[in-house]
Amino acid sequence: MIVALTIGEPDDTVGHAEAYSPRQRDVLETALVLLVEGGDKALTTSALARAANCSKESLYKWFGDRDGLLAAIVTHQASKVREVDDGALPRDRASFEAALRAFAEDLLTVLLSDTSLALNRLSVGAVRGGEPGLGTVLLERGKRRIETRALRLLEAGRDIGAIRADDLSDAFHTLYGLIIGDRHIRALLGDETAIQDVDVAIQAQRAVTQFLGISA
Amino acid sequence: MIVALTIGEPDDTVGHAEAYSPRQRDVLETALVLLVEGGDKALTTSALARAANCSKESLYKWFGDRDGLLAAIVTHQASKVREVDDGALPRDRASFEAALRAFAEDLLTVLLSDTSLALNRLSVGAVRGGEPGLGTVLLERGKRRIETRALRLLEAGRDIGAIRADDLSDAFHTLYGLIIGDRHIRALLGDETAIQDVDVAIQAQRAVTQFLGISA
DNA sequence: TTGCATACGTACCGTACGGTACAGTACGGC
DNA sequence: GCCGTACTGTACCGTACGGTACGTATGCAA
Repeated sequence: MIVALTIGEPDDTVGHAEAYSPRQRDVLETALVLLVEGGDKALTTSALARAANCSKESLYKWFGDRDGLLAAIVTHQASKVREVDDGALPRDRASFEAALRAFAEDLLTVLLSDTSLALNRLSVGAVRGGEPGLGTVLLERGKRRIETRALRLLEAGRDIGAIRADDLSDAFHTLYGLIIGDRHIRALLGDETAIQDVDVAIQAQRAVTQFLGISA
Repeated sequence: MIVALTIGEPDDTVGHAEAYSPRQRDVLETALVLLVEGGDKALTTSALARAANCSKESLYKWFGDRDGLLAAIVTHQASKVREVDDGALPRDRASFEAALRAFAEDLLTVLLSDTSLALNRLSVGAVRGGEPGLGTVLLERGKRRIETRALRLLEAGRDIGAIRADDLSDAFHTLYGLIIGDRHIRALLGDETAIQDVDVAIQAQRAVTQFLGISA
């Protein structure tokens, strides 16, 4: 499989020098729509060409092959998730807790959004026994960013003494679990209630309280 | 998630008059192997017929169509799950904690097993925008079982005063999150480290300790 | 033996999709 | 006016897969 642009660089040197052209971004956006509403199988090259008013030849010219197209969709979506804020790391307990709450709400909102679910379904389905393929792209481009944001936050929390954490990775693992629980996998499997029956603010608050209870 | 708390020979499952014949179970087992090592795309009807030394015609006679075959694989795997009849619910704090630990270890072991991962990938990939399809089967046949086991356990723990839980569902959500964290989704996406870097016993112990710390 | 059922193996059909080729069109530079 | 470039739209090819049909072998019952 060919990953069209920017191989294995770590990663987000700003700029993304070779982002996609506006026209290409339009096409990728259309592809995302098809993916969300029809899943993997609905995203055929012909269907995309028709829906995006472009030719199949252009698709292959731009993205190489279908796998390249899928990878492009993932990286494109990830590129939209700009590093949020992070200018100001929390300097006291209260702001740390607030930052945790904001993170938790973001995480819940993103992971349960239909686009995220569609992309995760796509990537998960693309994992064959041996080769990770798309999954790696999603992990690197999507999950890692979230994780580093959280880790920086947790580190700040430790530094100001708000939490006690010998291993930040463990702390992240705990925090993540408390926030998401089994909602993500249930949503991925098509359980609508996993998405509907969640009050993001309440859920986030609960998770943060529990987390601080453990780690304080 | 496919949950095989303990895997035994079939199939103490009551009801379900439509158990499969030994021959059919052989075929389903072969299908599972194909699925584990090659993913969705490797499981073609021709490949399965070849690998299982049966005819495609038999496949269609037994399972209807390909979707029926996939559903049969899922239900077959679920049928191997034997309800761990903890006939003996814990009656004191120590045995309750031990039961929680056993549950946590089972959950980790199962969710990160290659067969469970393969079936989850299959089911997740089969979810289209509207229709859950296989996902529902997996949720009903797999996840519900383990959830009820956990709920019974948690209820017992509450009754003996080991935990304080006004909402058992919330407690389960918390417990699940503490045990699994982000390992399941990472494993589903093909991150090998999510499986390799886990000491089940330690991880389970940690989760239980944290859980009791929150809920005690 | 005959008759019937089950299932194997193979050949086959229809279709849908990935990928390519090609003819035609818009546009910008010179 | 002319050329090169980039794109669209459509037609096409090869193939792989889901699903079907058929001929044959094996086993069983009367």
